[in-house]
Amino acid sequence: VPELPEVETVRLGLNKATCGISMMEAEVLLARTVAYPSVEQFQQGLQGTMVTTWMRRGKYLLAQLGRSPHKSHPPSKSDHTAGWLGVHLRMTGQLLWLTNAEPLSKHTRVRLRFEDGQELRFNDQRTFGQMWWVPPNQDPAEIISGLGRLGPEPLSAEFSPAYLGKVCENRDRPIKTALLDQTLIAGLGNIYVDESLFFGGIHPTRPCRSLTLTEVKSLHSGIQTVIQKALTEGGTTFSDFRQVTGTNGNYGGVAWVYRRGGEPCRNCQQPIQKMRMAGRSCHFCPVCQPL
DNA sequence: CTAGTAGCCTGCCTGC
DNA sequence: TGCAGGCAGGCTACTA
Repeated sequence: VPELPEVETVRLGLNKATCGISMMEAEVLLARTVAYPSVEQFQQGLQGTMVTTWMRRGKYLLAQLGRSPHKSHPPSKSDHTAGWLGVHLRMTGQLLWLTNAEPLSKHTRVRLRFEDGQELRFNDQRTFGQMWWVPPNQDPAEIISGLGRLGPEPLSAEFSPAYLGKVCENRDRPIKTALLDQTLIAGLGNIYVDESLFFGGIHPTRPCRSLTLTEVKSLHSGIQTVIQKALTEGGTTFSDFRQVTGTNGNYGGVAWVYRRGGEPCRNCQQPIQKMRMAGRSCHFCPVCQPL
């Protein structure tokens, strides 16, 4: 399940592989993967463009597009940008950069064909993943639902202990569901929330407003530690996602609590507990994360 | 405004 | 052996 560190790793790979190469054709094998505009407009909008740079916001990938010089469009001063390509991998989406022809997977949803037989292929088993083409001179945040409502990036200056404290003020909801709320913090998913709460020593069901200043600081530190560590390991800490080259990382890290229900805590040997919260699995150590 | 939940979807696993 | 049901979870839409 790609979360912020995995999406960032994909972004770095895409920046290395895909920039400055002309896109000849966009082929859509599953129509609902294209969230905006229509499939036809998506194909026409992408054809003849090239990626200037890939950016990331939360779990969204954004490719800034330029007009490919190869194409028959006459260059004009107002037309040197060609909009944006937005991608969200959701649960099972994978972006693969292919330099040689490869047989289609049964999960191939979109093929972006570049010059010299190169291809950016979007595979997605569970079909939750989405792509957007944002026309020139339009704000991606207004086209891509969710993007405009994201909270701060967890490693940004804006995400300070004071900000997290403010978020927790006057809220009764469990801290775990607040951390999953992308409008409060961008990029955390179920895995990194469970791990962050463990690192911070905070029980997942604790009401936000019950956290003391000390606990807020501890949780803030836990979030940044977990995300930073996963980033430096290329996002392969807990998940089996694949980088754009198809390699699946080094499995360098080990989860402390995620999917370890019943197993001994790596810190205190007590069994990790598993419960359900807001329709999601939730793992924690009852000793290291007391109520 | 906030917060909780159904639903989307496929593959894997368990149990009858 | 076959099949039903549970589970996995990011996000939106809906409800209270």
